[in-house]
Amino acid sequence: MVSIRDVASHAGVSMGTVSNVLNQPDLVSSATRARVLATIDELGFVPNHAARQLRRGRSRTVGLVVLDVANPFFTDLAKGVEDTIGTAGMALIFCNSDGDQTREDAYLDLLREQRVRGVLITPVDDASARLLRLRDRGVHVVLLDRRSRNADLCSVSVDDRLGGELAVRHLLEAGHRRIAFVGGPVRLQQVRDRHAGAIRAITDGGLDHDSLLWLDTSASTVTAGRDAAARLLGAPRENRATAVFCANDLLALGVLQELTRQRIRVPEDIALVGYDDIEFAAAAAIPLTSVRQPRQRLGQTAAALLLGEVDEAAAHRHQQVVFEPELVVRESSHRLAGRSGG
Amino acid sequence: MVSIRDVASHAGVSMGTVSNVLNQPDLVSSATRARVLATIDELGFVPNHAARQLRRGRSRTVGLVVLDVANPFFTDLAKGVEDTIGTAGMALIFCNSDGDQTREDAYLDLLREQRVRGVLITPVDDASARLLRLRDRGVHVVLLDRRSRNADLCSVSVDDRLGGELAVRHLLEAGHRRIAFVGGPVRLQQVRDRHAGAIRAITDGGLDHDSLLWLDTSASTVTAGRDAAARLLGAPRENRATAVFCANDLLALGVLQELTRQRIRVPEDIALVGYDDIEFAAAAAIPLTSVRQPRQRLGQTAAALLLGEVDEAAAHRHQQVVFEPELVVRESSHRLAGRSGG
DNA sequence: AGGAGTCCTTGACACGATTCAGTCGAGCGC
DNA sequence: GCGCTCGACTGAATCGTGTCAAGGACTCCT
Repeated sequence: MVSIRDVASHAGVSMGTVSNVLNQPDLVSSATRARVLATIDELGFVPNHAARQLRRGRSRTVGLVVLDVANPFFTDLAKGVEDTIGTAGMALIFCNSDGDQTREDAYLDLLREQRVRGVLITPVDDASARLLRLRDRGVHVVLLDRRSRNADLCSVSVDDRLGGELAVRHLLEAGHRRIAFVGGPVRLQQVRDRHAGAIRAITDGGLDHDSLLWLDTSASTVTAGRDAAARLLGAPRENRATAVFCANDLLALGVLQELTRQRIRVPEDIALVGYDDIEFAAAAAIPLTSVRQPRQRLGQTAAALLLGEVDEAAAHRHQQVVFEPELVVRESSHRLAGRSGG
Repeated sequence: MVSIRDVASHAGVSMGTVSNVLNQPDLVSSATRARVLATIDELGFVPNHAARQLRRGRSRTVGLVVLDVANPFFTDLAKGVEDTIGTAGMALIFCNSDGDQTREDAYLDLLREQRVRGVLITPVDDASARLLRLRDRGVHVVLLDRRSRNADLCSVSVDDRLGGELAVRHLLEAGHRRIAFVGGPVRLQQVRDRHAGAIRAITDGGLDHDSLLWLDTSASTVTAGRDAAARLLGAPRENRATAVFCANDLLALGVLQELTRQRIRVPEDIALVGYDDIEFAAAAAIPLTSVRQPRQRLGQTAAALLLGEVDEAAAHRHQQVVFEPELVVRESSHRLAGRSGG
């Protein structure tokens, strides 16, 4: 493996000069610079990142840990992060915890070993203590799609409670009185907040808590959605919910699939609202009403916050940025002329 | 930042002993080992990956470069890779070229700087020369979803030509005679192969090449699909294709959206076939006929091939693994009783 | 001519972990 | 008691780069 020493001897200069050509070209005369660059090209020299980072002490790398790579919400968010991080000349390590605490821990260890400058994370658990410890050890942490409780971390989130409220209020206005909430696992803050919003809409509407049935799911995936729908349809028809609000669009698409398979019409028999407004929501069998989040901006903002924190260092004050969600109404929840109020 | 030296002095042993505790615990007496481990925990020591790798010379990291993170095909594939790589105790750096040669180059440089053991890549261009050079410099390369031409690299792919053939033969059997192929950019091998398969089906069916109209797209995304559909509908109705075969499902979903928006019925007015059979294909407005690829197995196999190459080192013989695609027929291409043969 | 200033270049050290030859002491057989 | 082996540990060299004080060559000015 060719090193800076080989380049130096081959080009007839010292190692320091080669290093300067790479890092501070202005300090080197143009003739020398050209000769060194030619040698680098000829030998196929690529600087050793490990040595470089060891010497510099800190890396120009940032970690991103998401709950599910297969969820378009997170890939869109990742694109936003990547744009901002890349523009700043930093590199991104993209990690997928898959909602598993063990994997999250493993990746956080990996990122610490890599001495990343910062971590953008949607944590599996509300593990602020662990994240605080990470921060105390010099790793800047920004919470993504999760609000920091006590303002000791930067966070970028969307008002999930409001989102849940918008969704369920919309269903109430369409005349629904028995509504099911499909979401899980419960340990996810997002799920709990969206549920809390749904409850608020329910009680504001003068109904009892019990009018909202929570169908817990093991994950936020299409498959889990199908399972939940099957459970929903297990109930006798007269008690069955007439509307379903899902904590994300993957679940909603799964629910839609199972309902269709069992010949339940949407929205005639059961209305459906999702969350995230991923690209596929509009393209679904029945175009999906959903709560839209500014995904890419979320990622960009979080990355910008992290970069700010990295630069300002000491004088930094943590910020909580909260975006507002927006209800996008489509066919899956259309109000029907014939529906009675109960 | 706490280093191995701090741990050593704090625990009253030498640096070498601390290192042995971490890497060869058997060489250390259990009493010393316990004391060192306690100190590590107390000080919150995490080994510096850069120093470690600098010393060891080679990393335990593998790079994965895909064309589009937002495409579920690639995230499913990535999951397969991650499983296999993770099980082998290696780490994965996940990179998204976004179909952009410049970004791909930048990421390959990054990976070389990181001294990764190998790279799994779906290249933007048919850049075998550049990849060969990468391999010659000690980086193992496995082509993903792309067949190696001259057997000088391992590759894992699906028979795209067969896939294209299956799709178009199916449409021919349903009575279609004017078929459009939507796909792009042309530089992608996958697109060209699927098109070639389509052409083969066309000519085997006794039709002329010209019966297949190629609508080129700038990317393989939902948006690009919408644009292509708009162009398709620009043609006068009597010459217009009665069926569309898309080079991937995102394009097909885009086409479907635009057709629906313009009140063209699928499959009555225009039949539609996609490619990849992503999870959302079955959940589409009109469930999508698609060519299924074993995505996760593709990733697992490629990762296993790479691991094999890394281990065997010299005595390795490159392999070309080719999976067979499978046509999944759904509503979007159902044969209609009333359709005439031309 | 000599001093000051500018522009390039050099050479040695440091970063943190691994590795290996070598030290030390204990245990063993004779 | 001597020599030997063995296990446990030490200490220094090393990986490839960045940094910086110091030095060399050259020009300009008085």
